[in-house]
Amino acid sequence: MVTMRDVSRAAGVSSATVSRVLTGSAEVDPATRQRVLDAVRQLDYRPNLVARGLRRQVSQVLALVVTDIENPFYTAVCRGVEDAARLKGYSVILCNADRDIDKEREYLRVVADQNASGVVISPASAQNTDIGALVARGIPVVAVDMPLEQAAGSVLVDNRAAAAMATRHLLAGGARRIACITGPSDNATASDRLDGYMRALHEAGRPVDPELAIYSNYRESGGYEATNRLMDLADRPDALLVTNNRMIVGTLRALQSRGVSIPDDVNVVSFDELPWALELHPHLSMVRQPGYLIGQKAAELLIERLASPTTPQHIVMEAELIAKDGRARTPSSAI
Amino acid sequence: MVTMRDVSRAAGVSSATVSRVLTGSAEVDPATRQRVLDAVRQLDYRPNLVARGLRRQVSQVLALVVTDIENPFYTAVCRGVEDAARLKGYSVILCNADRDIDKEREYLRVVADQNASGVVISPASAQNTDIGALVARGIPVVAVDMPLEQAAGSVLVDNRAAAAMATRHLLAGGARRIACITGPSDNATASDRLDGYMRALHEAGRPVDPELAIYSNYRESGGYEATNRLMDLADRPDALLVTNNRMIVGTLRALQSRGVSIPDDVNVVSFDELPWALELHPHLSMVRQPGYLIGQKAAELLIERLASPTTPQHIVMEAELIAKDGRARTPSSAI
DNA sequence: TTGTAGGCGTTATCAA
DNA sequence: TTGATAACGCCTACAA
Repeated sequence: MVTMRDVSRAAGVSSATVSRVLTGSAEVDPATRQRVLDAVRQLDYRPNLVARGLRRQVSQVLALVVTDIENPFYTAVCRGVEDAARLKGYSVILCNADRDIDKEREYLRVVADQNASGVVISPASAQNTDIGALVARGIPVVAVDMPLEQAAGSVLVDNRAAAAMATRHLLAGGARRIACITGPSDNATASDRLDGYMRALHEAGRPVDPELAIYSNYRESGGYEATNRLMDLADRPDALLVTNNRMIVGTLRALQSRGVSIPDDVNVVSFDELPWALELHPHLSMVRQPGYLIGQKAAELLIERLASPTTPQHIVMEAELIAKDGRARTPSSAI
Repeated sequence: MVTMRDVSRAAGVSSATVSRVLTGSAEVDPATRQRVLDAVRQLDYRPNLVARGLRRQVSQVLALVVTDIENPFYTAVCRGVEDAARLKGYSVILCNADRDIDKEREYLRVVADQNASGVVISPASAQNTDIGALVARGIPVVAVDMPLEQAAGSVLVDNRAAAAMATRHLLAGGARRIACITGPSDNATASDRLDGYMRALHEAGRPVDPELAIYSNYRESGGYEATNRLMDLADRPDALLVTNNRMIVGTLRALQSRGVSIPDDVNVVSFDELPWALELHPHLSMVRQPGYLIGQKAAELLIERLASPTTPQHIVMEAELIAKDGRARTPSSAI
């Protein structure tokens, strides 16, 4: 391995001077400077980032802790973080917490031990995710998808508005009994989405039937069961709002096995992107969150903060409705 | 931050002893040992991995360089690598090369500078991807999805067999003119798949019409154009083999816009998984590669090699055909 | 069994 | 403008 010492010898200077040239931390005589650069090129020297990290006490590494890397929404977030980080010279350590609070905690520890400069996280839980250790070490955290108490920032989507928009879309399409299948009751985004659904019904002067509001588990199995339960009701719903992309797969399977057709028998709006399936199902509307943008913004926020500590900054983005009937895409605020 | 020195003072020993206790590198008197452990607990000490990495000259970090993190196949690989690495106490740096050879090269440099212990890579190109710098530094590389000259190992799929299997499936379904849309001609997997397609045709005593074998770009746009071109032929194909999951989206869109129905007008087999769309399209068969397993094996291979340098090890896995008509899943070797 | 001392490769401080 | 020197936190000869 080529070290700075090798370069300094080749250029006939001290390693301090080499360091100065490479980091630009002080003035160096142009001639000396050139000799150093030549030696660097000659030897193909590259600074050892581990040594630099130890000395400077900061690495050029961010950590990204996601809930589920196989979920296209988080994948998009991931790309956004990745691109923004790369642009600023940061690398990204990927941690897939898998909705497991213990795994998440373990990852946060390791990331702290590795002296990551900052962390972007989609928390497993708004209550139980504990970033205290990071905060204590002065490692800033930006939350996405779900708010987090001590976070230095957050990039969230207005889930209430998004769910309300979806509900209004169903109403406008003529739905009379709309059901909502949402996530666990202790999940912040799940209850926000349910809340938006209810709000839209109230606004429209429609009754809210408790039978039609189901807390499920954000998993395919939950979507499947909840849908079957709804379809077994004496007074069936004629529209479904399903608040995440894993459950919608279960919902579709249940409807398919029962021979229930979309949108003739029930109209359906899904949440989150199923990007590659978009073309395949001509009758499934969905609420799309700007995953890439969220990730990008989150990383930028984090890196900004590293440069100059500021007060926590919270960004709220809007989801868009992709209506299957070919209507124009509409930001949620416009409805 | 709590250092080893702090622990040593609290326990009334030297930091060397603390190190010995924590790494188990030498015998320590049980009583002393206990005092050290107590101090560690008391202070909530955690070793600084950067310092350790500098001293030991090896980090507990692997790098994963993938072609396209938004592609469900690579996402599955990613999870496999991640899980296997975590199990062995390694972290994973994620690098999304985006099919860009320059971006890939840049990432490989950074990863080397960060002293990663090893690299799992899905190369952007079998010819142009250059891992020389890593090899020179003694950083082992395991290739997935595509073979790589100097790699310390590889985990690949038998693409010829897989494409042949898919082609036979179409033949068995009564197809008479089968077209194949594959990736760039300089892409190893793309030409392997085309090769398998041709081989199956030969074996069946069918002519190979050059008009029906199209090199495209592995992107949605390519699938769209190629499909349109094929459908414009005077003597249209009645079956399509599309060799990756991005192009299939373009194919489906083209077919849809022309009102061509699957499988009545043309039968279609796709490559790679579109996992979340599986439920949605009842008539689309596909060849599925075991992404998770590939990633897992690759990481295990890498970590094994770190423990004891061996000769390069190459693993070939089989794809499975998921036939839409409800036939049993069949490993490619059985056909 | 334990401690001392030195070094991993870089950078920051201080003198010259 | 440049060079010695020390230090980041850890590990490992070597000595005691």
